[in-house]
Amino acid sequence: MQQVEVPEVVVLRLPLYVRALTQLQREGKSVVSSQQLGERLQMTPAQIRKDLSYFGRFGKQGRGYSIEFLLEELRDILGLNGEWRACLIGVGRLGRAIINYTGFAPEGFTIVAAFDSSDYQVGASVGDLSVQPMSDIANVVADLDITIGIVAVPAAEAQTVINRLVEIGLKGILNYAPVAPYVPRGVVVRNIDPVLSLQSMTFYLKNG
Amino acid sequence: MQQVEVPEVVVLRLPLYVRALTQLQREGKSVVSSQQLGERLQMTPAQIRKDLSYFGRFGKQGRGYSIEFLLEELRDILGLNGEWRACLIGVGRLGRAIINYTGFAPEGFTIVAAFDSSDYQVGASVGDLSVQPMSDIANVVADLDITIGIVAVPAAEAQTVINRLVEIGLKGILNYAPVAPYVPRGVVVRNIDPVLSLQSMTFYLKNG
DNA sequence: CGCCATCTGTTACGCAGTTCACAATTGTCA
DNA sequence: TGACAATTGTGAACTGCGTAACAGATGGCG
Repeated sequence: MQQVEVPEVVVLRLPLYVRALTQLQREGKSVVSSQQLGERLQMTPAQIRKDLSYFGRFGKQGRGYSIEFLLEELRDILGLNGEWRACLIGVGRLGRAIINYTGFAPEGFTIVAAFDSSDYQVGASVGDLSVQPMSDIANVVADLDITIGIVAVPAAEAQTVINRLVEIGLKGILNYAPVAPYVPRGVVVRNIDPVLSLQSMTFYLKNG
Repeated sequence: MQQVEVPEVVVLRLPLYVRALTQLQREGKSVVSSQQLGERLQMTPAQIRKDLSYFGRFGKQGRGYSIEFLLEELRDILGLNGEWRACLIGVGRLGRAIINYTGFAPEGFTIVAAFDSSDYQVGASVGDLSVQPMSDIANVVADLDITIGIVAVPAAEAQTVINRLVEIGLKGILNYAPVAPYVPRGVVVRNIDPVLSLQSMTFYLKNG
């Protein structure tokens, strides 16, 4: 294992395992089998075992997996033990909601700076951050050791902003703008796009 | 075609085509080839042609696709020509942000009611809606012809709320709570979960 | 009017990811 | 201690999606 490249679909599932295991732990359990985990997550035990086998041998035959141990391993594999520092670009309605969202911090993701290109927004207070001009972003990102950019600008500006983020060396981008941005190899983009989700949902609502 | 079940991955891509075609149309183009569309969307022309062929023969050999025609067909296939009425459950910070999000309405998705189980919230004004008690949801959904439920309650309550939504007959659920809910066959769920996105992103930031 | 360049729709192929199935290991209980 | 029940890890088989390739259609142009 780990000789072969890990498929991206597998990586996408790991956080689901982390979440389920965390919940099991809170319920006081200490061991879980791939069978039980599969029931929670609606997937086959074989898939869980196969996924985990890309990274090592974490279970015990006849017993299952130690929740505490597996959780620690997975968090380590995903890099969830440190703190990740992010900046937000675009402090319109959506951007403000993202800054005030309380779900990031407990998972180790902290938004430590906010930017906007509009003079009108620069200087404003959002949450406990003061909005800074885009022209300062390179320095701020370097100074504050920021590695992730969260994009909440209008669709028309998104690609330009993302180009700039790539240029100043950010390697991870969480994009809320309704576009499928182009980024060079080596940069990881995740798109949050509820409208796309709804538009594929309606296919099934209309038919089946 | 359409004898064979359409793969879900294909359905997930259709809204991307709609978006790209809409943009091309705004740019004044009237015809596009799978080649050109593929360049925009970073996919192979073959995949686009294959996807479309599940639904019909929309192109002209030697020419390409009429943007106007293809757009109309795709919007029809996805059911995007009518208006879809949704209700929101949970009017905390996140829920309020969702109601105020301006990206839904232009695409034909309208939030026409808001619910919360807390007496503290019921009666409050959010956007131009008045928050209603969960106990009224069955009647309101029926009266207003609502087909989609948008869930923005805390993780611990999400499954209970979703069970209730299924019970009263909603067939589409857009879930913002950080859980992977169980729903019976025939109900379509889409999860919006930025934390999961970040947690899989960090795998590549840490390694790659 | 016929040739050529273009581009679709579809069939065939290949590969990646999922599931299967079983040998190997572990703990339990009589 | 020995037999058994549980469960992992993994090679092999299978499945389904993506890509390639080509026959057939279309319009342009000399």
